[in-house]
Amino acid sequence: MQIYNSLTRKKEEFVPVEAGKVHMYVCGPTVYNYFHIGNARPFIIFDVLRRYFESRGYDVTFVQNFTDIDDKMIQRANEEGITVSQLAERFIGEYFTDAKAMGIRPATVHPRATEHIPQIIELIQHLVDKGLAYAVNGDVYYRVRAFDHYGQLLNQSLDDLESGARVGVEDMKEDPLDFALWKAQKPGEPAWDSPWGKGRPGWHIECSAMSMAYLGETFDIHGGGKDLLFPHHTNEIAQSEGATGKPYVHYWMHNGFINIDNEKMSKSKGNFFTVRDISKEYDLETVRMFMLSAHYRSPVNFSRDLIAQAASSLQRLYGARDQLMFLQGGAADRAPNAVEQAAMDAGDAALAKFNAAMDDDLNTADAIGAMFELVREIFKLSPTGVSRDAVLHLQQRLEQMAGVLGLLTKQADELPADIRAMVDERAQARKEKNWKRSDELRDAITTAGYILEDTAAGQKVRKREL
RNA sequence: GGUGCCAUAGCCAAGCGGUAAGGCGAAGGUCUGCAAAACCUUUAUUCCCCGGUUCAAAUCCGGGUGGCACCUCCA
Repeated sequence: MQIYNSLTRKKEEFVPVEAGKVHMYVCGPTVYNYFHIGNARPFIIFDVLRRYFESRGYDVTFVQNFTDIDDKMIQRANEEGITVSQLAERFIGEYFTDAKAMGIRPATVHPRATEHIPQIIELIQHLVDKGLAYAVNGDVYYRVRAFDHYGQLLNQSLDDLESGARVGVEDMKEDPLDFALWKAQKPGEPAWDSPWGKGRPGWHIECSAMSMAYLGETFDIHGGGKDLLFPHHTNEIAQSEGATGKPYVHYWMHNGFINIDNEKMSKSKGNFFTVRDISKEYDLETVRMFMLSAHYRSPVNFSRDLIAQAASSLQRLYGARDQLMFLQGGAADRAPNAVEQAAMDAGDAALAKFNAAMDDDLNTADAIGAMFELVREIFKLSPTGVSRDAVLHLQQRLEQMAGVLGLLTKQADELPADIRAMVDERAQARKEKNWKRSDELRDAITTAGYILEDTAAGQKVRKREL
């Protein structure tokens, strides 16, 4: 598999540290609010990456943190009149609600910063001991100039960074670029004991401490949004490699932004949509479909119209899934004929194309194209008397692709009795050519959230998923 | 000032040197009591513009034009 590595700015062949295993870390949310659609992109992308590795037989350890202590957490908790940990508890719960609705599986581990204070302190102490960090008045800063290749991820020299750096108010720092590893307690803030007095960890250090705690000092993949390149990931490298003297991460992956009207969506601009808001209007699987329909490194615009397009596309996928179940009902236990064999071969070709696309730096857009090529073969099969082997063959391919992308997650349940009764009554009405009654029943069934279609083999009913 | 990214049909979007995937939408046809779904056909002789390299360029190089991002909390 080829992966675009932000560190080298090239696609590279993926070679795991440990054969057969993948260790990956993705920066999770700061749990002070519902997460927005921009946050959702990396969650979905890396969930797909994880699923793909698993489908290729890798044993994946996937770590995604919760940042549960920082300025925004403290501010929000104060506004709400609750403790920081109560706030965290609430929005961690909300994270899982939204994530589940988007088909994002829980990570192997979801570590929280506040539960790893000893590891964080140990790491900071190590940096201080090595002369890479220094304490001032209860704060501890990283001495950026003491680390050889600071800024490699950004492709910027220290001096270039310096010229762009804002003149800090924190003049206790030796250099404007130095960043906080530990912040001394201010009145009313939660704090933990440390060798430098009471305080709390800075943002960057938690990811270094927690990733290495669960994945080792050198691991395979670290992901996040492009805006994390600097300073967050740049600082993580400085902290981790400064402490261990070893390479921290082999492959850095960064997803592009979600834009609104071609402008970056961000908390500071206020032009963002939370996933929770969108869920009131659209099924969140549609959002997943939307995200995967473009390459993860490209910027994508978000709009109602685009979500609607994604919904239509997904509908076709569900139609194919349901068609396969329908075909099974009328399938024959015989060997595939020439036409069916051709469809099976085309299905295999589509799967091969799908895997090749995923192997090419997780090209989900191309992979979805392959999936639709399979869909076309499914719909071309004769509605009745088709070879069961052929149906099962295509079904297996579809399920495999859908499983990797995390799509088609809605179950097709048994029809409720009242719907069943209407369908049966309509069959009778149609037999009697009572079109009026027949149409009334179809309308009622539609209103109840089901899609009824007349086919050569009789009525076909399925739940409207989206 | 420094560092990058992007420009493909009405919309979205692959493509990474060998003669334009796929989806949405639209039009016509088939099937149907009607509808829906599906199937068939049509919808980019051309990939922002100008040069260059090559037998061959949407793809590589140079120069424009237009848009975006990072260097500051942010996925």
